[in-house]
Amino acid sequence: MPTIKDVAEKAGVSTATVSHIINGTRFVSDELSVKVRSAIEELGYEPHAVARSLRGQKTHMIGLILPDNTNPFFAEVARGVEDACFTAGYSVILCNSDNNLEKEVSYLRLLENKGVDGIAFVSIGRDHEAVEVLAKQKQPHVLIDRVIPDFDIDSVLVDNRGGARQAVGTLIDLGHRRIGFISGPADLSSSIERQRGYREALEEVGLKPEEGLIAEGDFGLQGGEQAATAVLDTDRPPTALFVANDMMAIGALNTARKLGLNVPEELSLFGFDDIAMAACTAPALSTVAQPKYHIGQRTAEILLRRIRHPKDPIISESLSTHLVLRESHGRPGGKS
Amino acid sequence: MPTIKDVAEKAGVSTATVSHIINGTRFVSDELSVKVRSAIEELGYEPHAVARSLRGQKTHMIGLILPDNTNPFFAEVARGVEDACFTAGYSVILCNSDNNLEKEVSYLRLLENKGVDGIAFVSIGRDHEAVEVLAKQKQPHVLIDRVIPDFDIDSVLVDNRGGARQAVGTLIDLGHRRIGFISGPADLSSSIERQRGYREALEEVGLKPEEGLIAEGDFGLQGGEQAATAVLDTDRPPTALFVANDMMAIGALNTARKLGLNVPEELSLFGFDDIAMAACTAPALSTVAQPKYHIGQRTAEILLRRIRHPKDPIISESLSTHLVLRESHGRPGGKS
DNA sequence: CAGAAAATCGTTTACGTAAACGATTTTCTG
DNA sequence: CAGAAAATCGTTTACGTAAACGATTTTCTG
Repeated sequence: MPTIKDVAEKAGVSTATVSHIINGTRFVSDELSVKVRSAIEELGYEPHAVARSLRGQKTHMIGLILPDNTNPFFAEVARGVEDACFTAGYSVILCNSDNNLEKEVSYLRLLENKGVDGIAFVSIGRDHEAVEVLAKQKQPHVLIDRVIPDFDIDSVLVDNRGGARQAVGTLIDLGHRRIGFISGPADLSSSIERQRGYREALEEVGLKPEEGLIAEGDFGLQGGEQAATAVLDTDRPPTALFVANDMMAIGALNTARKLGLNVPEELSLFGFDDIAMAACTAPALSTVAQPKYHIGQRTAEILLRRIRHPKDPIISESLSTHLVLRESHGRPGGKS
Repeated sequence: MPTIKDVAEKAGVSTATVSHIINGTRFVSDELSVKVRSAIEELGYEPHAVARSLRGQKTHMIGLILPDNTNPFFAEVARGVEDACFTAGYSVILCNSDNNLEKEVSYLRLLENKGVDGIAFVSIGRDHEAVEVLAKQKQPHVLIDRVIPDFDIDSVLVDNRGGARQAVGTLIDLGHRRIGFISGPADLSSSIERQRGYREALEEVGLKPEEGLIAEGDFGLQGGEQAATAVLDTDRPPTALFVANDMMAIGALNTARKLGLNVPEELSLFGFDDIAMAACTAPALSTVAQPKYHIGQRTAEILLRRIRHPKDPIISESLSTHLVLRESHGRPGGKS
């Protein structure tokens, strides 16, 4: 690999002149410019990124910490982050935390140490320790899809409550009155917000959420199957079920099949997320679509802006969801 | 951030001594060791990774180039790479090439320029240009799941041919004689190998692949639906269909439903990959499972070994598949 | 045309670390 | 106990770049 020195020698100038030509940081006569440019060309010179990082104290890299890049939701978010970073000339270091606090903290440290210019992350966030580590770091952070109470930090959120209200509202408009709910883990803010949306939609039309129609899952397929069994395998099952994410909704679909409940004739089903799988089930799943890719994209944009403008006011951006109406919902009793 | 200088000053020693204690590169008396260690502790000093990279000419980072991290197969591979790298103290830069040659080449250059210690990638690989860029780079590469003819490079492959033979063999053993095939893009080596496995399995028992029962898709859902229509919507559809990946197999499932063909009674269906979605369809998809995570893991291990031992002989590792027998296959005519 | 101002570019240092090189002190050998 | 060997650790340089600082040459001004 040729260095700036080789270029300078070949062109018969100083390294400063080469550097200034590359970075456009001061005027250089046409004569030398031409010489230097052709020397660069001939040698195939490219500035050494590591040396630049050391000198400039910025690496043009960001860290992305996710629970699991295998989860379709996070995969899509990661894609949005990566695309936006590529466009802006930044690289992305991929980190899986497995919802493990220690791993998250260890990655936060590692990334700081690697000198990344910023960190985007989906935090475990329940614990104080991570927040303390965060508070000590001086590079910018953007929090994705989660809230850390009492902590000032840029964040990109989704209107989970509004999305849930829309879905449940749609079911109500179709004539459903007994609408069950399968929630996610009770300690995740997204989970809590979706439950709030469910309750508000019911209360808005004077309905009371019945506790017997509500169960908690773990956002996983089997958790969905089990929770759905608890709600559906009773004397008087609900006519509709709103499930806090698609994976669990697919589980509920399996449970309904096992119980001999036809979807949507005997049971309307709504999911949340709009993962690719939702379009492939039979019947195809109606759901609340999250702007997954867009979440990632905006996260990166906000992070990169924060890197340039550390003093700007904190941003908390909320993105809206939209309904994707497929085949798993209808009027109660299957009437049309 | 404290530097090695701050530590040296606080401990009253030279930076060399601090460096040697940290790296264990020469003997230091207990007296100074203790002083230095406590100075490190007090200051919360950690060596600056960028400076280390510049000095040591290695970054402890590797690049991972994939067509799309959103694709469940690649997501799982990426996860395997990331886990193995984390364990070994390496970071992973995520790069999506979108099956775009220019983007792949640009990422190869970028990564070299960033000084990554190695690159793992799923290559587009048809073109000569990428290979030339590769050949010029001096850091190690490992190729995932693809073959570049006439190019010596470490690679991790899957026994696509064997997997296909197993699946088709199973269908033959069940009594099927008219077995259709939906292939992937004809220019991908994995696609070609699966087709070879299909043909070989048939020929082994004296059957001839009928061209009318073979169609080409694009590894996507809709491509699968269309190809399946071509094969199934005829006077005499096959009793079984082997599809070169799960996404297309799910498409084929949709097509079968549209055509009123019951799976598995009237049509047996086998996919390839074993993506998560395969377990969620109705009926659940029987398929050839790829060791996706393991592919990633082995890729990282081979790459990291290559980084340590540049002169070792080239490795080409082939991983075996295994059948996952679910609900989408049975005897022809639905007999049991 | 002398002195100031402008134009142009080179010399040197710093980013933070690792390690070659070398210096000093202590211990050993006969 | 003198000289050599061993033990211990410090000084300095290099990794490759960006930019502060400064030097030199050219142009302008009155």
